[in-house]
Amino acid sequence: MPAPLASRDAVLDRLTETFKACGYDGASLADLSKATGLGKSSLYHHFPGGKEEMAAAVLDRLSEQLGASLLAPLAGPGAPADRVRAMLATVDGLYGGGTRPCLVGAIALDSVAPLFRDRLSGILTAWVDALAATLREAGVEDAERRARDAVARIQGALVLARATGDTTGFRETLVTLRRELAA
Amino acid sequence: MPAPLASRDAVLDRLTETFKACGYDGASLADLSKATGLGKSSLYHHFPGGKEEMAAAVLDRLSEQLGASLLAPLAGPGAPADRVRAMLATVDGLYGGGTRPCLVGAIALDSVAPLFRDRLSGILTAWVDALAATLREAGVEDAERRARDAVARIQGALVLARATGDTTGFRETLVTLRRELAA
DNA sequence: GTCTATAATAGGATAGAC
DNA sequence: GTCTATCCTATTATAGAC
Repeated sequence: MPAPLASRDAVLDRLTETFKACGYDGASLADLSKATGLGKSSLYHHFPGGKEEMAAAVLDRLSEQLGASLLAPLAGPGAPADRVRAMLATVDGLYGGGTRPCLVGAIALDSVAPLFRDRLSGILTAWVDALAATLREAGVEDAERRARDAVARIQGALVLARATGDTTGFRETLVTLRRELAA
Repeated sequence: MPAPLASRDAVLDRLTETFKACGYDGASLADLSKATGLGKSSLYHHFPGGKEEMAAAVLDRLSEQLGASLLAPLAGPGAPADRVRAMLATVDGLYGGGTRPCLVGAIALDSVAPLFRDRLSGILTAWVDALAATLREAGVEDAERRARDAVARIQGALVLARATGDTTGFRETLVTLRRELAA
């Protein structure tokens, strides 16, 4: 049964976009309904827990996707520096060069952050840990701290891009990280 | 008439706290009413434009406050390295060592970001520009880029602190910036 | 300037037909 | 699985007394 899975994936794509653009509080069921093309009742059929379950599903899928697109390559074969470069290139694509908001950030700064703390924390710490392991393998000092710093820089650059409408800082950040981490 | 001014300031303090904790979309008039101790009608008396005017007023005041507490000292007398250190110490206090959310970030990642873009952008670019000027004065290379990077790191560290509940990264960030910028 | 009361609307959620 | 119709509450906002 590939059809229902693909369909659910398509629905989650649209939900993700809406939560990214509006945050959790800012995304109404009407917004989510319009974005998916499904009526409110259909959304409740797929997500009986309502908006909260939708956001949870979206975060859980994001966690899997990042595991495959960011973390696995970081752990995979190849020289550590190359893997870090690949991760940064993936980040560039994921965030559209700074034009696309970060779902984790959007939810983290919303009133419901406590509700999703485990998921948010899980995604970010998995990212930090995977990067730290690669840096350690490359013989970098203070790998853990550098990894935390790198993820924070990316998140912060996205905040600035969103606030100012200028993606210069985001692109600079990726260049800087490539230079500092994959030297 | 010092009383009314002080009172308005107290009201803005409470509104600020609420917007910081809940974001714009997540802060209802009931929340804002409870936080200020004023009835909804009283809030509308002070801010006829409703929630939007409250947020605008809060951001405008923040802009002034940061001008006095962050930017003026950066431009003021003393050695550039000392001024950068003072700025970082102020940042540590403003964000409670990573425990307090950033208003600019909270609004920037909300659905109403476009509405407040000029104000958000103004606050962040003023900060970046003031820091860049000080770094340039200290003979730092790429002052503009380093300043943007520093502000992004602070913002990102706050996102991580909020998402994970762990302020380690924020405190590390301030130490790192002190080392890299005020050497 | 602040309050109580109230309007008008949007939000989340459900029932039941198809 | 999806829809229309509906319910109930929260939310924004206003009116008018004090």
